[in-house]
Amino acid sequence: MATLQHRQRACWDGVRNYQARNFLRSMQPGELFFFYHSSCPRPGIVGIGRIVSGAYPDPSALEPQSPYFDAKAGAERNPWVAVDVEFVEAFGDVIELMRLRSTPDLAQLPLLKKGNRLSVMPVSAGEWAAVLALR
DNA sequence: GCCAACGTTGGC
DNA sequence: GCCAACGTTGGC
Repeated sequence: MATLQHRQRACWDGVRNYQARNFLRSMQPGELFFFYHSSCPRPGIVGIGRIVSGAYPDPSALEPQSPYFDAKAGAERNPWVAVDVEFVEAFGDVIELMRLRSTPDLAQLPLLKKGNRLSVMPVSAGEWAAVLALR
């Protein structure tokens, strides 16, 4: 997020899960998304971004030096996609995972379900509003 | 197509 | 670093 904010625009690449890939592929230019930070001291939603391109083949899958390299992908057959995104808003404070969990309107959010492994998921209009209300 | 083993993810 | 959970892989 900090990098995205500084650069304003970034390529969202490296998604290597088919279900998450499908959600990424369904995103349309202009759509907003929440930016969730995981695997850090305070996991939670840190801000908002906007999709600025349709999905296109993820070039990092073809780069041997990339951590996202996929030996099974090729230029002709690359199963992975990336989208371009831009910075919209950084929240004043992280909306922490525990706070998300304690919000009844978010109970159905896949993120909060036991054993969730999805890194990209849809957010309903009601869930979107519920998160914004926590800012 | 089943299913066990393995690898990865993410919270704690 | 541990562990729960689940996706992926590969043998059959």
